[in-house]
Amino acid sequence: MTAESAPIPDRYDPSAVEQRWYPVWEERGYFRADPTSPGKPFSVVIPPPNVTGSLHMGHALNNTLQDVLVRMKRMDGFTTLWVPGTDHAGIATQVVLERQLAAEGKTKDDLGREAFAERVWRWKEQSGGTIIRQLKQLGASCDWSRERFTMDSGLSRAVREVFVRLWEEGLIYRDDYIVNWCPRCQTVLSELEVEREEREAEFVYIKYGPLTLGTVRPETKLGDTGLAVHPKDRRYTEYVGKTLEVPSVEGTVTMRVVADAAVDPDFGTGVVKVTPGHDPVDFEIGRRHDFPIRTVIGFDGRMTALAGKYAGLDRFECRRRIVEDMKTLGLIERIEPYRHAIGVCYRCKTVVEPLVSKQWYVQVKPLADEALKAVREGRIKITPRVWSKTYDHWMENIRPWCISRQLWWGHRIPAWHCQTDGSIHVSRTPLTACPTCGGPVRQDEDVLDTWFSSGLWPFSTLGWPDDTPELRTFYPTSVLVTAFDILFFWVARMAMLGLRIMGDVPFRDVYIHALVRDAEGQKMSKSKGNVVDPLVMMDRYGTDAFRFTLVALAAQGRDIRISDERVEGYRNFANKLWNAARLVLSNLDGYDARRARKAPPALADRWIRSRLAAAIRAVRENLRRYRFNDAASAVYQFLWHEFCDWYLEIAKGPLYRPASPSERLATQHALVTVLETTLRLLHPFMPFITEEIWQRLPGAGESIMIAPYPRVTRGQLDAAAERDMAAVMEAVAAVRNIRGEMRITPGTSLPVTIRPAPGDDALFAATAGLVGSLARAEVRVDPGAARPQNAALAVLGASELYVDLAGVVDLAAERARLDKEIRRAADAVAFIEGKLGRPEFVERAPAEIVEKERQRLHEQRELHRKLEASLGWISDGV
RNA sequence: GGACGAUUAGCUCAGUUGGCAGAGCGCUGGCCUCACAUGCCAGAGGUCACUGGUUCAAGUCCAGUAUCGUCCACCA
Repeated sequence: MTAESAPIPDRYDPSAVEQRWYPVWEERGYFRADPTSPGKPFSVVIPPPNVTGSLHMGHALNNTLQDVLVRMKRMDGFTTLWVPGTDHAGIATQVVLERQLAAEGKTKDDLGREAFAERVWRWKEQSGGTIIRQLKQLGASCDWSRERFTMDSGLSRAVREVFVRLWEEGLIYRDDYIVNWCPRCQTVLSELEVEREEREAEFVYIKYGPLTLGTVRPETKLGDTGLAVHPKDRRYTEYVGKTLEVPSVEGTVTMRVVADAAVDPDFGTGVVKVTPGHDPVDFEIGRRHDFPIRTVIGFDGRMTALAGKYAGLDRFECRRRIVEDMKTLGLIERIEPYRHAIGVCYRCKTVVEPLVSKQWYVQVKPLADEALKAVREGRIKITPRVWSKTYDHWMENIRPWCISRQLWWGHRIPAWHCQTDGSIHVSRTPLTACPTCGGPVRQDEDVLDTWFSSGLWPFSTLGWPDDTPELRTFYPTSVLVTAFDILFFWVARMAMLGLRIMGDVPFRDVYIHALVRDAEGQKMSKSKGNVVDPLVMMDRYGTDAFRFTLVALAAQGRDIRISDERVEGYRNFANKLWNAARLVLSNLDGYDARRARKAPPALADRWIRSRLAAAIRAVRENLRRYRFNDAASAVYQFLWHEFCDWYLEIAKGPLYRPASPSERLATQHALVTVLETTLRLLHPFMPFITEEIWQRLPGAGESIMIAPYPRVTRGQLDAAAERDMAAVMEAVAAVRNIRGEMRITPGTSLPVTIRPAPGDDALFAATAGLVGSLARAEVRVDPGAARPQNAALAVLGASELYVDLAGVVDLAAERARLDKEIRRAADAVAFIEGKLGRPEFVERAPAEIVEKERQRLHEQRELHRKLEASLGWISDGV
C-alpha cells in the first residue's frame, strides 16, 4: 500500500492512520509466527485477561510493554511469537453472572448447574471479543491465529493431564481442614483470595469461671471446646491440665485448660478460648490437644443446630444476641472498642468464615523448592531484582494450595466417587463405573481454582500435552511481563508447574512493572470513580501518544501516575515528528539516493548521524535491561531536541540556499536516512505514525514492521563531529543569550567577533558561517582580536566571543532604561521587605500570600542583580 | 509484628559503576522566523527528608531518626 502523495496536513490525525494500518499488518500475516523458520526464537505469552473483561489501564501498560519488546525483537530478526488469549476467571465471572441473575430476581440455583454454565458460556460468547478488539486497537501484535482460552478443549485436556499426574505422584490429596469460606459465593477461598480489611469491632471480655478472656467473636463461644494459655505464663500454671466447670449462656459447660505456645501471653488476658471449628489457630491447637470440633456456624453463615437456642440466626445477629444474654447473666466483665484486620472475600468483600470442610489440595512444598532454586540459580531472572526477595519469602513459607472451589464455572475436578464403596478415582477420561467394584460413580462437584489452569498457560497454549513444533521452538518463553499483584497467584504457580511438568522453567525473564494510578496517586477503582479509561485516552490523543506515555512513565519500581497533561505532551511529540517529516518530504525534489550517497557530508550531517547512533545504542541497551522509560527518553530527546531543534534548523540553509547542488544532496540524504532510521527505532513504541510516515519516504519497503531494527555499526560514532558541533552550539547559544538579555529583536543581525583559543582557529573559521546563520550574526574570526568597546562578552572555554552593540542598540537609552529598571527593582525589594518586616502583615496574611511575597522579593532581587550585570557587560566609554 | 519501597526544582518524577544535579509540565521574558503556537529562543527555580559515618570525592555506600506508602502475617 502506498499512501497518497496529496498535501500532508500540518496536524497529525491519529484515528485515520490507526484504522488504516492495523488491518494491513494483520492481513499480511506479520503477526504470525512460524515455528519452523530459522531465526532465533523470541516468545511471550500474554497474561490472559478475564474473558468477559474490558481493557483497563493495567492491561494497557502491560500489553504496551510486551508489544514494544515483541515488535523490537521481530524487527531484529527473531522468530517472534506473542500468544494471546483469555482466562475464564472462575469466581470473578461467576460473581458477575450471579449479579446479573440477581437483577432479574433469580439465583443460580433457580437455573441449576447446567443451565447456569450454559448461560455463562453465552455471556462469554457475547462479551468475550471485547478485550481482544481493544488489544488490537492498542496495536498489540499478537499472533491471533493462536488465540487461546483457558477452557478450550485443548487447555482443558492439559488441566486434566496435570491433575492426574500430580495425583499419581501423590502431590494432590484431599483433607479435612479449616478453610476460608465465603458464605455469599458459597465456596472455599485460597489464602491469597482472602483480603484484609480494617474494621471497628468490640473486644469482649468474658468470664470463664475463674478466668477471664477477651474475644472479638463471642458467637463462636458456642463452639468452644477448650481453653489455652501460654506454657510459660505463671499466672495460669495452676489451671493447666484442669477441667473447669464454667457457667455459660447454655448452662454450665466443662472446659479443659491446656498450655500451647501459639497463645500470646501479652495479648488480652493471656487466655484463649479454643474454637477448633471456626478459627485457624484454634484448629491447630485443637489438633495438638485433641479438642473436638464443634461447628456452630454453617456454610450459609447462619448458626447451626448445635448453637441451641441461637440456631438459625445470622452469625452477626447471633453475636449481638449472645452479648446481650451474657450481660444479663453477668458473664461480661467489660467491652473495649477494637480495631483489627478482618478477612474478606476478594471478589464480593463478604467477611469470610473459617470452617472445617473436605477440600482438594496440592502439596506444593517440593514444587516450591524447585521454583526457588530456579530463581537462585538465575535460570529465571526477575527484574527489578527487589521482587525476587518477595518471591523467595513467599516460596519459603508456602502452605498447601487449596485447589477445589464450590463453583459452577471452571474445570470440573476429574475425580469420581463410587456410590457403592466410597472410593475415589482420578481419571483423564470420564468414568461411568467404579474401576474397583463396578458400582455407579458420580463426578466430584467441585471445580478447580482458576489459577490452576492459568498456571499451565506457558505450555498449554503451545499445544501440551502433545509434542508440538511450537512447544519445541518456543518453550521456555523468553520473558513474562506482568504486574506484581499476581506474582504469587500466577507467576509463582507457573514457575512451580512449569518446572514440575515440563522439567524446565516457563520463562527466562520476568519483568515486573508497576501499577497505574490516577493523577493523585490513588489506586483506580470503580467505586472511587477515578478510573481513567484507556480507550478514551487513545481516542483523545491517539494510540501512539498514549502508548508512548505509558512507556515513558514505566520506570522500574515505582507506580505510574497518569494524567491528561502527560499524554498531551506526547501527543505533541507525535505532532512534532509529523511536522519534521513534512519538512523533509516537502524538500526532496531532485533527490536521488544513489547520487546523494557520493556527496560529501557536512559537519552537521556527520554530527546528526553520530547522535543517531548514540540514540540507537541507548535505546537497545535500555530495552535489553527493561529500562523502558530510559529507552523512550533516549529516542524522544534525540528526535525533538537534536534532530528537530538543531539539525532541521541547520538543514534549512543548504535546502533553501544551497552553496552547491552537492551540498543540497548531502543534506537531503542525511535528512532521509536519519529520519528513516529514527522511524524504525521508534516503531515499537509508536507503531502507527511511524508506518504512515515511513511509507511516504522514498525507497520505502513493504512495511516498517518487518524492516530491520537499527543497529550501530563501527564508524557511525563520530567523536570529531560531535566535538566540533558542541563548539558551534555553544557559540550560538552565547549569541542568543546576549540577544535576549539586551532585548534585541530576532530580526536584527549582530556583528560578532570570535577570538579563538590557540588551535581552534580552523574550527571556528570553518563554522563561522554556520554559527552566523543559526544566531543571525555576521561572524568574524580573528585570533588577534581585542574586545571592542561597547561589546558584550561571552567566554567559550579558552575562546572569547564579542557582540559589538554600538551600532545595534542605542547604548545611552539602553543604559538609562537599565538604570530605571534597577531603581524600580530596588524599590520593589524595599517595599516587599518592608511589608514582610511588619509583624502584623506576617501574622494576618494567609501563609500563601506571605510565601508569594517572599517569592516576589526573590524575583526582584534576581532582576536587580541581573540588570546590574547587564550594565557591566557594556564596556566603558558609553 | 515482619519485609520492602519512597522522600531530589512549584507539581509529577528520572538519576545505572560514588565523579560537574536532570526531564516533562508549570513559571518569567521575547518571538505567529516560509515543518510544527500541539511551536521557537532565552531564562529563573535545588540545604537531594534529617543526624552521624566511610571516602580525595556521597543524591548514590554504611548506621540511625522522621514521615508517607505497599506487601506479607493465625495476637483471639
